[in-house]
Amino acid sequence: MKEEKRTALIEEVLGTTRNQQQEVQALQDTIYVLGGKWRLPIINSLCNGNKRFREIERSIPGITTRMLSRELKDMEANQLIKRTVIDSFPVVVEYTPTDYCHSFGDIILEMIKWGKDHRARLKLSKR
Amino acid sequence: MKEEKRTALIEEVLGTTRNQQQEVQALQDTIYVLGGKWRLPIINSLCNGNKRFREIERSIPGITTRMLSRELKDMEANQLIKRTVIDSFPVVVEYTPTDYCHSFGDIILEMIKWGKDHRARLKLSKR
DNA sequence: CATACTGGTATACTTGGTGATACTGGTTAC
DNA sequence: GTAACCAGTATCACCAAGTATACCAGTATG
Repeated sequence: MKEEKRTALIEEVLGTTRNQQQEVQALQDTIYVLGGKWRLPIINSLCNGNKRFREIERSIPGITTRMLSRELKDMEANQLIKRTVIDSFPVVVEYTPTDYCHSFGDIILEMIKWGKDHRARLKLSKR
Repeated sequence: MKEEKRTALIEEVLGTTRNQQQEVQALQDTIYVLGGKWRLPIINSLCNGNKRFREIERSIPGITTRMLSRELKDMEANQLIKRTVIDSFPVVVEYTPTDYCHSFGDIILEMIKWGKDHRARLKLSKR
């Protein structure tokens, strides 16, 4: 028996492999749910208190009306946000994050942190 | 002057808006660097100690040889990983993460956590 | 000898995410 | 009255990301 295969067997028996598989699964699930360029920025914007369509749109550089519309619809269908039509005059539409949506908070925080560090690194290396 | 515009102006003067803009920037930067389905799973696999091409391939469900090959090349060009050819007999190729690569650790951790919670939630709601 | 492994490359194909642009019907500010 | 705002929808088209499949030369296993 080859050394590699023995190692593999031992790992399987001890459960290391299974844990790893579980983690890759979890990671891929999350990536799937967060798929695309716009999900996280939209969630972030909502969590920052933006509620109105154009308000959200303005808060995300590069997004088009079309993409925002599509994503919001999709996210509403997936219980990530709530769409409320306020029967005032004129009618106002508000989007609010659900609790489920807030559960992405830590991921977003870490990604913002990474992005900021990244910028800092680039500035340093330019000097 | 409309109430909304006043609020916007006040926010801009006080800096809230600028901070938000900075954060969206950072977030979008990170999303860009991590772009695609495979980056994070590959980084995760490498950080878990997988070094060999087929080893990494096996550790990521669904990835094809082609995508792995492309991503590894790209990541090497971007200093995320190091490719080492070990001059043994037969020749062996090893991929190892750089420090830079390790800086994604926290993001990955949070995403794995989310994915696991997500599965747990689904199981609960099925009962 | 056959089979399966290693570290990939080559070719052909598809698809959906995204961009660009325009439009609607109503409201409000100047 | 006209210009700009609101909350979107419609249509067209592109292309990078991804899939599928086969292939290579070499090595180890039984």
